[in-house]
Amino acid sequence: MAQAEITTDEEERRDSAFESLIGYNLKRAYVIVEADFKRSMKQFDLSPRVFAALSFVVTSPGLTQSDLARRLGIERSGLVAIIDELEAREFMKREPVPGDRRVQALRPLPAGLEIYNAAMVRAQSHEDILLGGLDAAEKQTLLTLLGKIRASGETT
Amino acid sequence: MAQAEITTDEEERRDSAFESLIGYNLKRAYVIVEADFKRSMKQFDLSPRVFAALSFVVTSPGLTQSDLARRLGIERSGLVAIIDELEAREFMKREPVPGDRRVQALRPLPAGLEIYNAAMVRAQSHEDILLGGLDAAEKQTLLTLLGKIRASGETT
DNA sequence: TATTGTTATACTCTATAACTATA
DNA sequence: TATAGTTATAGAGTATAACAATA
Repeated sequence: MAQAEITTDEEERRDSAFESLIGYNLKRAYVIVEADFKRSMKQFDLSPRVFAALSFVVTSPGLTQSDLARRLGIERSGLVAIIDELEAREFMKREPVPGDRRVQALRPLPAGLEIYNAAMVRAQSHEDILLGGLDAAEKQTLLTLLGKIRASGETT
Repeated sequence: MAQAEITTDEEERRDSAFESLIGYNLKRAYVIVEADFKRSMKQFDLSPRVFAALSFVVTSPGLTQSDLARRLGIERSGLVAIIDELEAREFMKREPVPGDRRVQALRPLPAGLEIYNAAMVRAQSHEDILLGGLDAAEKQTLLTLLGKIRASGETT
């Protein structure tokens, strides 16, 4: 309690409490990384969610829209506009699936593979520069801890 | 959905690349913590940003709207509705500052202090439960790493 | 009855630009 | 000229509810 003013215990607890919430700090960190990511994707005109969708289609070709929505953690309805854009730009296509005429399988097209590879290289190098203050071990630790949070949420 | 395809080295690199981006993992973790936070604040009817604004006014009474916007990392214009709500609910008030009639100092009111204290207790206990998979050292490490990211962003 | 993809709709968060009153 | 607060407006991102086609 080394302050000019009288500080009660309750006030001291208050001072640090909010800025010690994991949620608040997660958000502030994410906003910074997201802004950097958006700058890095400007030349490709890919928003975070469109790039995320493309990534899953490239790495899991043939998955359905429902699958993808689940993987991305969004509603099926919200995915429609994303796939519309990716299809209009000829980065992927909706493909009928024999045996179930309700579903649409998503397949990357050559232009989609190409932009995905170029964008991923750029995203990684931008992130490397932005996060230059963290060494490899710290980045790995961070990913592990974030993974634990994701695991908490999936069971909740 | 059977995939028996040849996997090249490039495809293997691709497989892990996107889901190893810090930005993507930050977002997914934040979405989970945010959802939990919103559930915990339902009884108080406080959104994350309104609670954040209230917190800074409680812990830094007398700061101006411009100060607060800077602290929150948002535009001044976006703060108006937040303060309007907090003032309407009598959690704080705008106060003229002698010497500069342009600025409004923000002062917490008794009801604001009361709900802040109750909400903070609840937010912390919800976060403790959600993040029960992380021990105290891991949480501290996470806060330190997130702080490094914030530091990177402020200089960029 | 249940599921897939879709549309319509609305809400939250945020940014930009322009205005006013002060400085 | 510059700054504080404000208004108007628009753009992302997301969710909910309802629908048609299909299972």
